[in-house]
Amino acid sequence: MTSLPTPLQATALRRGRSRKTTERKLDLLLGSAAELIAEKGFEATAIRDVGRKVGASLAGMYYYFASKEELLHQIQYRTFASLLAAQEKAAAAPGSAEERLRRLLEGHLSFFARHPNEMRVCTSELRSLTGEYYRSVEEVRRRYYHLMADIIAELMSGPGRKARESVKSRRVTLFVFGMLNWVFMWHDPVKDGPVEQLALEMLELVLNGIGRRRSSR
Amino acid sequence: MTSLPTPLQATALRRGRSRKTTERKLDLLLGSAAELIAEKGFEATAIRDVGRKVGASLAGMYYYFASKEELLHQIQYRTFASLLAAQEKAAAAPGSAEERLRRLLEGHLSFFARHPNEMRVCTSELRSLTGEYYRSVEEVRRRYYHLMADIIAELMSGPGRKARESVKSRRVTLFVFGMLNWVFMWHDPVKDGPVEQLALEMLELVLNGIGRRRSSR
Amino acid sequence: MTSLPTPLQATALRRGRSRKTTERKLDLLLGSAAELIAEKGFEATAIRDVGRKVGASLAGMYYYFASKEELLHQIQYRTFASLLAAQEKAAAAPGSAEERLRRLLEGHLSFFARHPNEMRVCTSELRSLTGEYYRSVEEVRRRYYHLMADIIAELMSGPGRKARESVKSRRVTLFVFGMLNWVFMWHDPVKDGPVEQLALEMLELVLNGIGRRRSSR
Amino acid sequence: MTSLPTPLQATALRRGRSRKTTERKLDLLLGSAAELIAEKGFEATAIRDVGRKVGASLAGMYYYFASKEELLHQIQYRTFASLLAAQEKAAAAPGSAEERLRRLLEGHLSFFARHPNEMRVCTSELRSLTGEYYRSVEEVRRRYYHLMADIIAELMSGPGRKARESVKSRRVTLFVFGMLNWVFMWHDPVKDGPVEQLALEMLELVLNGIGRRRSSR
DNA sequence: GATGAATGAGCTTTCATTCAT
DNA sequence: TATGAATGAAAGCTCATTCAT
Repeated sequence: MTSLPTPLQATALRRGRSRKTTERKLDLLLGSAAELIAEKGFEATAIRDVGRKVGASLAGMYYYFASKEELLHQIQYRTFASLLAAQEKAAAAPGSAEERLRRLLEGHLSFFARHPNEMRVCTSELRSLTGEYYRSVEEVRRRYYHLMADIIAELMSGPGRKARESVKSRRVTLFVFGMLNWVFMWHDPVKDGPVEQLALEMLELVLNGIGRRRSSR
Repeated sequence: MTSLPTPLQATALRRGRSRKTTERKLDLLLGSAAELIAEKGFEATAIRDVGRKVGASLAGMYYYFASKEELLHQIQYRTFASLLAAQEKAAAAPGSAEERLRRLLEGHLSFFARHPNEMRVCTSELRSLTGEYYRSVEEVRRRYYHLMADIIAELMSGPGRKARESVKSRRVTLFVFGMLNWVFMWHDPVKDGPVEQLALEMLELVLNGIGRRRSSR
Repeated sequence: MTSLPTPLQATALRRGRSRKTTERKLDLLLGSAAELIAEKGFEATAIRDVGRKVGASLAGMYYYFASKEELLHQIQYRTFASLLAAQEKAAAAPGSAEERLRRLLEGHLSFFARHPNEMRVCTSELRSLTGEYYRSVEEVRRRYYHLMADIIAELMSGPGRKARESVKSRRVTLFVFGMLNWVFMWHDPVKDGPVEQLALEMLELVLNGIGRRRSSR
Repeated sequence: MTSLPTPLQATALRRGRSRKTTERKLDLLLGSAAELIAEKGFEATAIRDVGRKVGASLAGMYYYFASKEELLHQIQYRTFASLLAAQEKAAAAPGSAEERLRRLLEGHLSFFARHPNEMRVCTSELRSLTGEYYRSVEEVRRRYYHLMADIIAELMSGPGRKARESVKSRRVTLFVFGMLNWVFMWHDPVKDGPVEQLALEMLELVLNGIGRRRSSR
């Protein structure tokens, strides 16, 4: 999930040289932080603890971030940017609206399966970000929302009709995100099996739900 | 939403004297606390701030609860117990499975509309509870889950067949809770209108989704 | 040097009741802080050290001040307000301009002799204050400056002429403050004796210096 | 103000190589440091900030001095040594005592006008030096004090009499230093004009003050 | 000559909690 | 019932300094 360089990249990268090593460490660090934050929450997680976990000193952590909030932002921004990039590709690939929706659902769930901690942090700790940190993440979220909303609007506007978001399609979209984002509250890889199956069931519920009969698999 | 007395009732009540006045103040206090916690999160909310909000001193707060965690527990337990009681009544009232599901969805959403802060706290801060505090809330949640799961299983098992939870009905139930619990992330009373309509749309999606054709309103 | 209540009074007083005890402790605390700050500078003085000195815990200190800067402000504001009040009285009492100047010089030096630490802090750490903290102290200083400047202008404008600050009298005033404020860099009560004598010598230098012959004592 | 080599010369010079370039950079560095320290105080100034200001890395700064205290010492020692050298020349040049005093006052003020930051640091941060660092600067200061004290004693002991420091002349000397050192608290080149005029006014005050009539300019 | 990376020590501030009254 | 006073523990952050390169 190594991210694209952006104007909001981590302090460590802004510092300059030696991308390779620094970035590896940065990734380790963000991953460990995500794990702790996913478990105990952002406020309850001390930078000290993250440091301990990666074998770095407290002060050493601050070589990589300007503040605790920047750390949280890095996790959220990188995660969402990475998810968005993957999903934009999935949505752009050819196929029927049904097929594209299936790809989005599966893409989301499999991304979650690969990065559960990061996704948990994104879902639970958006409010812990403020100012520009908040805004920049919010923007990525909005783009992701529209990716999903457009396909659902297309499905609901019926064949031949112009796709446009309606009050109803907006809600269905939000229902879908609800289902997706709640998954991390209950999903157990052992008990629930691979996420592809989950995606199909969700797809079926939605397609039938909005009256687009879906030939069952 | 004044709660039933339980072995886990508030410190203030356990203390004994003059129920009436104490309880009024306790309600005010829990309501204000819920508002702050909903806004800033449990960890980020200081008891001092709750005190300031209700015009009590910091030390004075400790007359009403033994610890910050107990305060959180009171909010969650009372809220969930109150919601559960109402929903159990709704589920027990006569009517078809479809009708009972409708009542549950509407009941949940209208409860949320009346107690948004408390519900937010319940959804976001379950993990902040530990030990017996956690367990007792978890138990109420479980009972609530089964209330919903049973009706959905009944709907999915087909007429005449014995209702029993299957892998599939379990997931549909969790999808439904996802939709319900995500609502507070986006619902705007002004923009989205009364929750009854929302409940109907969700009901339609689910009934169609699981293949129970629903005569549209 | 217990101060007049003002809109800028200490956190502890703002808290309300029990003035007597609180104020005694507050005085002790400000005195001890002034001693440490005078010795090591504001930045180099840790709140911990002040606490240790008065037998209070670090956290206990924050019951009395909202911040380290407020502590510094209290010292400076109280000291200057107290000095100003005394000097305004000295300047208002009847007597020739020479006599009033003598009283001001002696008043300043004897105030310094009684509160050397506080005065040192005022002279050396004005720049450590910011915003409103700075402004409010600056205002008192300005009033004190004018008290001195007016008398010196009166002396320099000659008998019968209207007293008004000129470029020259402004400089003489600043020279006088230079002499006064530098005193704490070298004054040794043992070696230099009581400050009354010092005041007389400074007075003589100034009066002769500006051409107002002074009948020597 | 490039300094004489002394046993206390900067780390960088002690290191040996290529004097010229190193010294240029050292001067830049000390100048920038003086500016920051004059503005915010020694404790409040971080080496990092000095580095940033001159475009050097934090670690790079430590090539030029062994510790933060050495940096401060370099500023103070070089400044004072340079001032002392100039003033010793001024005092040694032929002329009446009045004339030599005039040269000292003007020399001091014009040195201040050329190096305001350095002089501010010398006046405000002497106490931040310890041990040998303190001692060595103190010694230069003492020599400077005596330069001034001797002339003033000469003026006060009357013609024909042996010049010797008396209690009175000591105080006048200290008054003079007070006036001189306070100047940086208020002097504004625009408002107050060139320092030569200032020196003359101070000279007049002092000469008249001690009873040495001075033919006004 | 110079720097990227790292850290120990220390700082200000906050906070849940206690207790005498 | 309620609060003023106080504190232990911990948090985020900064900084002078070091060292391998």
